[in-house]
Amino acid sequence: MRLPIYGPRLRRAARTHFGWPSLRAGQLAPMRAVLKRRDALVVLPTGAGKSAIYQVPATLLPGPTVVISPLLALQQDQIQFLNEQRSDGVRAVRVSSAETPAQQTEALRQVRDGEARFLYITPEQLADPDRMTQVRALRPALVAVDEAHCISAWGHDFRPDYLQLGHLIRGIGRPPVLALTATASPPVRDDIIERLQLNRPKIHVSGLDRANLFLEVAQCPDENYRWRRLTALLDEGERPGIVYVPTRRAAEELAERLTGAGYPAHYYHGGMPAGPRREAHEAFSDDKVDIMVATSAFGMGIDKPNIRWVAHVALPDSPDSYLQEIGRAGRDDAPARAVLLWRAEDEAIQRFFTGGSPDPVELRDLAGALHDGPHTKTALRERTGLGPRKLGAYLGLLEEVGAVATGSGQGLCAPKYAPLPAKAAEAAVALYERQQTVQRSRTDMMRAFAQTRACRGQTLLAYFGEELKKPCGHCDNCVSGEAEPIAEQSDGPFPVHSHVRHPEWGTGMVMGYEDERMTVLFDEVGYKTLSVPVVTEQKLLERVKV
DNA sequence: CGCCTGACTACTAATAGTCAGGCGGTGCGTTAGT
Repeated sequence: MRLPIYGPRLRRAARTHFGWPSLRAGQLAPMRAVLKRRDALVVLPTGAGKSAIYQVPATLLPGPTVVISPLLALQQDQIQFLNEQRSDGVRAVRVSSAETPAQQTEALRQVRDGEARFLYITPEQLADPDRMTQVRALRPALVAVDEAHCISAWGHDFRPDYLQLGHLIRGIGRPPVLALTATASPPVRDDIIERLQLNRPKIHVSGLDRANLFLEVAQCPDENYRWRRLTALLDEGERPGIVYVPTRRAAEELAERLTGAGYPAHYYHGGMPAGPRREAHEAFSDDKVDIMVATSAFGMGIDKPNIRWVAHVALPDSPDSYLQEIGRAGRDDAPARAVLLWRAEDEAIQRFFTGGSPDPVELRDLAGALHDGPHTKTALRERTGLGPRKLGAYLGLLEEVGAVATGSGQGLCAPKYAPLPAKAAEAAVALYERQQTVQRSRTDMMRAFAQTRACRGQTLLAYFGEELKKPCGHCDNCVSGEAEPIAEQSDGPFPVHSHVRHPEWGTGMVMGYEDERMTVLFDEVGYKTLSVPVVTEQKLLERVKV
């Protein structure tokens, strides 16, 4: 067995290149997987040293590491960190729209000549065939996909190149792949594994239950009440903290109102010009601003240990987003609060965001155009008159229903046995609607979490398929003693994570039990909560093998 | 789906109610013009 050798080598690399005296258990196991050239998926809260999991073993590999990362600002921070280590073994460069062509050439040269070990890049860059060829020529030894949940959260519409990552990685020679994320419920994990085409990945999940994070929820009948609850938090709570709101406008207005009321606050959202946006981020990082009112744009890349609370003046769109956002509080392990101030009306905006449906005629025309391909995306845009965003989303859908071939070649076309355009459009619409249904069920779960009288830690973790045997002891319902007693909750009729079938809803996976109810994620209709006695008596579910 | 806004009405003077319509998140990239 050569296995035990890896530990000391990794520890030595961590010490010499980064000055880290030790590694945590949650870090070491996936690092070993990387050195053994296995694919891996790591779910670990940010701040728990997630980046180290690829950075340390990368120094021991025979070739460069390509880091796929979604935000240029995030890449910049990581590169700066690596280059500050003053170790030749960890120099990092990147190619992006922020570099001139000359700088890009120079960056690639440094990787090729071994002067740099890390190449940071976005999926959009890799989607360019010329770029892909250049990166393949570097013969990367590892691909690290940072913030891998973006595949699920963004791939389907917002940033379609994320959906292509599996193909793109194959296009650069398919070295072993390490996917990293801070939150991923089992279906999101499956999505990541499938989309990245991970090969029997080692999966490491840790640190979902955060004992220092106190979970509180208040349903607010009106805005006045919500305002009072928020200011009460500001009066009691230490600083700094983040207030999440659903819209850009709300961010600006609430920041102004708070400032006027004697709580100096700044705002942050994706519609700000680059300059002020960066300044706001830096001011918060440097403790110059201690109340930040923000949309979900304020998130990835906030690696600040001392955030004392995260408040939501909104209902998040899913437990996934919620966990990700509250997870930014209390990374220093000191007590921190997660306060959800929601109104039933908040759901309206989520319904809007997950609304709409693709046009079958446009889809059919696009599918038809692919039959006399291959075409470039630009050519398809001219031909169909679709905007870049819509085209990307449509191509993603059509690809999933087998109507687009994204070979390693240059253009897009229909595969040999592609469905007829009308059939393809029909299937794509159905697929889209299924995705919307699943997303709506996530919002339903978020509301269920907000309304539950049971232990919130258990409820939240059950959604992620993690069983917490005892009440968490760090939520409002636990402390008030009002948490409904959870009797024999651990042993339901079907094991957690087992696959079941429902006569109407089809197949799904058991996510967890809470009191007399069980949560099942169905492939077609998303999350459903069922009564355990009813399921048992009426034999509603049957176990299926996968 | 619910909000805000502006236009319109009501009906008799200055203001209050109704209704239709627009709007709402996340970022890469490229490009046009300084």
